[in-house]
Amino acid sequence: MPRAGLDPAVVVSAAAGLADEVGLPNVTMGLLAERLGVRPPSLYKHVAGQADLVRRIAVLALTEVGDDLRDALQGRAGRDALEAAARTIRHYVLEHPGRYAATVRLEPQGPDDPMDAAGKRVLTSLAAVLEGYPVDPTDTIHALRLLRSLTHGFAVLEAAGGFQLDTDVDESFAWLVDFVDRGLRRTD
Amino acid sequence: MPRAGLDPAVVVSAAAGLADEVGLPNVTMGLLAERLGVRPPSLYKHVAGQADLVRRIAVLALTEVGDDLRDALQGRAGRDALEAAARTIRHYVLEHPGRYAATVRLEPQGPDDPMDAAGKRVLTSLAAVLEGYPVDPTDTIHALRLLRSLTHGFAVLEAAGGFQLDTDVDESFAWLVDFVDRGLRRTD
DNA sequence: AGCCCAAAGCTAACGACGTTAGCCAGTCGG
DNA sequence: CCGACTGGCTAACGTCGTTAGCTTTGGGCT
Repeated sequence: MPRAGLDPAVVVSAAAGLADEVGLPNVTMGLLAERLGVRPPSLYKHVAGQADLVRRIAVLALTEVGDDLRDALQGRAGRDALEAAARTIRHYVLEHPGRYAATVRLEPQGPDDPMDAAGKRVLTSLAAVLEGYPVDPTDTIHALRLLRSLTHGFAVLEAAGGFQLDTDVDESFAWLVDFVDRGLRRTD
Repeated sequence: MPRAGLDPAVVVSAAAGLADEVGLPNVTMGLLAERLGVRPPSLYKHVAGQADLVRRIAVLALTEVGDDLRDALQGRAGRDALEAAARTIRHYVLEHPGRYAATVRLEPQGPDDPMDAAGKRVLTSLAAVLEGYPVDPTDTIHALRLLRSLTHGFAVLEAAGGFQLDTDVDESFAWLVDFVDRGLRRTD
């Protein structure tokens, strides 16, 4: 029996790809094993179980989104940055629905949770977007929650097909960005 | 063997309660049967299976939210209505996380889908909120998507414990309502 | 070069769960 | 009072996640 040369990273990466293809709930240990040319029990040499697997996919997704955001925000500020950030997140969710679905779950558990770190990086990027607006420091946390709620809600609804098709979603997206931009620009 | 007096409504109601208690993913046919004093196969006399069950829970949830919204919006308009609607949805999700989780799933399927009807009632209420604002008719759809995305995203993040505890979530909620209210009031 | 043992794969098996088939009793209309 | 429909049951199967325990590989140390 030849070695397959697996390690946690390879397994998680394959699982993430599979999740995007068939949907997170359909990522079964058997299917993943088959994809990797291995028998299901062998996977347990690399991940602790299905829960652990999903958690690792979530970390991967948050890390990737964080990277994408960092790239997208380079040299941008204000409305430009807001639009870029929103577009980046929306694009990622549409492109990687399975990965993103893994992040919609679990409360942070341990104190030194690797998911926390990845999540914080995303938050940092969103906070950077707010730098370009006259937001009172005490309101920053609220504005951050606005951005998170809105991007998350929009992405989930679009990915789940929750919007009727009558009107273009792109148009709504642009409208929403504009709405937030205007609201954040006001100083009173 | 005495009759248990079940019917679809009783089964779905019990399942919804169970979902709120133990979380939707943990609503197993066995657990639900036990709760109803019955053996698992008996449930299939009333619902077609687990997928059907979740779908019916979703319809129940949308119907209840629709009712709550209708009540909450009685005699209110403008900012008052907006705040009432947002509070109603937020309250429902916190009170019935399992039921709400059932609605976060897939695209309407059949043409005469009972879920569509229930969903439309909710949308109608949200549209009524917008009546009190100077929103251009062509922008109504966008504003509706704003409300849906924001309420949904906020509710999910709060229910999932996605917000850090440093700052009060109630405060952020009030800030968000205010933000949307101001944005919708402007006419240009 | 050759040994050795940790790691990585395997088979077998178990328990939980959803679901189907088929049987039997309780109830209700005629 | 009878019969048939209905709602409950037991038995059984397939899938899935997971554990136990065996085998083999291959890298590192002598």
